[in-house]
Amino acid sequence: MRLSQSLIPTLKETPADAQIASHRLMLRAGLVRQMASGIYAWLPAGLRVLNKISAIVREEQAAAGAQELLMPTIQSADLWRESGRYEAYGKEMLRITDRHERDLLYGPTNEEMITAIMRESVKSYRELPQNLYHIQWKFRDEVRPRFGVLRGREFLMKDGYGFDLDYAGALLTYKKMMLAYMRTFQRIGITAIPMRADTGQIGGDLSHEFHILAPTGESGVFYDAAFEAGDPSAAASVEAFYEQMTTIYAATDEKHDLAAWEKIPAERKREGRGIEVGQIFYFGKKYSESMNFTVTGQDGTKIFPEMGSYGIGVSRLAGAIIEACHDEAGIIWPDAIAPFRAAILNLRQGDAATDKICGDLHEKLGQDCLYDDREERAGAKFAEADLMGHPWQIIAGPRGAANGQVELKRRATGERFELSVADALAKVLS
RNA sequence: CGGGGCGUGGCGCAGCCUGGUAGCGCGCUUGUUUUGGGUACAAGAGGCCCCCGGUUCGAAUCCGGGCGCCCCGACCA
Repeated sequence: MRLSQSLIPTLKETPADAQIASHRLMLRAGLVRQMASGIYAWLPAGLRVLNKISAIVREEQAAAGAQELLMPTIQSADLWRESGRYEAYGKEMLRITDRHERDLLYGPTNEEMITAIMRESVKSYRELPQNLYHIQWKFRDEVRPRFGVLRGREFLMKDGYGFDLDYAGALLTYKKMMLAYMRTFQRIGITAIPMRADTGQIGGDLSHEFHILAPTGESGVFYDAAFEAGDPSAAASVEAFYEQMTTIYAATDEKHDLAAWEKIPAERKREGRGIEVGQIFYFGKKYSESMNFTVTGQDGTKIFPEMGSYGIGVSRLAGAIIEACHDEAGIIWPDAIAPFRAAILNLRQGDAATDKICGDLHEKLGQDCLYDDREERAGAKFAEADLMGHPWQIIAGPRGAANGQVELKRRATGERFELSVADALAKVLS
């Protein structure tokens, strides 16, 4: 993409409304714009981040055997009356009335809907287990939206729902999802730690939250350094991985257990701040029973499937990653989810040799690079590239162009390399 | 939902107390200049001063009501 023709409205100054780093940087880097309290438009670069996160989520969900579907944002109140949550959910649910005075709502989650869909079509034990998810916008009318997309009212969430015939099956699904989640976060390029959690509004009795470590996180987290050694991509088996994840100590300040904490050797104790980016629940027959979803078992008896739900805050992750990955100059995107893998900085627009090098690079790198072809000074281009946080900056100017050299800068480390165009390209693509 | 604060060109702010020509910096446009870390100079464009009502000869400014947004707390992916 050519920056001169892109809607990436960066800001030199910080909007007064933005208090925390990720919010400031998302506005300054031209990723989002606020449209109302807790409601954001995702501009082209911001959307690219959401899409890259979503793509990784999809791959890992598929690998774990989950199927993607897409449910609507607007739901009928009747569904929620079945489970009893229409009354129970309270003011966080955005309630809407249509022209015929029918009660609708903008979905804050989809347990009722997915259960209704399954109830209609799945009749036999032979058709289970199944695990379904979608990536869809949710709305929760937070009393106090804040921190930009970290606590918006409208947010993009991956929410998945597991249906199993018995507890053992549901527990296995739960374990698979934990592994899939840890792999997802690992691929995104952040450290996430699963912690025992309360089940809150969704209900149920087994739940973990996934927190990523960031100094500005909302909750205090305590964990055993043994977590840092765990590599989900190398897990021997789902069971072994789950065993490992649930025996090592980790807790948020709310659930912190001093007695257990004291048993950890001092050199392995880690304390920090965390941002919750995902949560998984097992809640058994809560919805299958309240909504009367049964399948016929092998012996002809009715079985209420055992359920769980599995969420990842996709839009929140975008903000949370910035909280974890930035410096004074701007964002430092992990390679996997940067809006653009590389930026090409043309330091002398109009210089034939420089233009040629940049044009060729742009063509070879394709859509995943941003070509800064504006009539701007070098300093401005450097500053904006740092702000936007591209993992790589390919810096081309007349100085190096004369002998076919460019400078390659790694945003995360600040390292710079003087390389031939071909070598720079190879390094960026490796 | 309790407490606090703020709404003035795109962004950041001053002006309001003490009513009288709407201002500054950045950004934007044009020209010159500069050319590897947000260059300098010059000339421009751009405002229902959040909305409604009141007081007044006169309101960005004073008074009343509304709306919007932010921060702290309780609550939450």
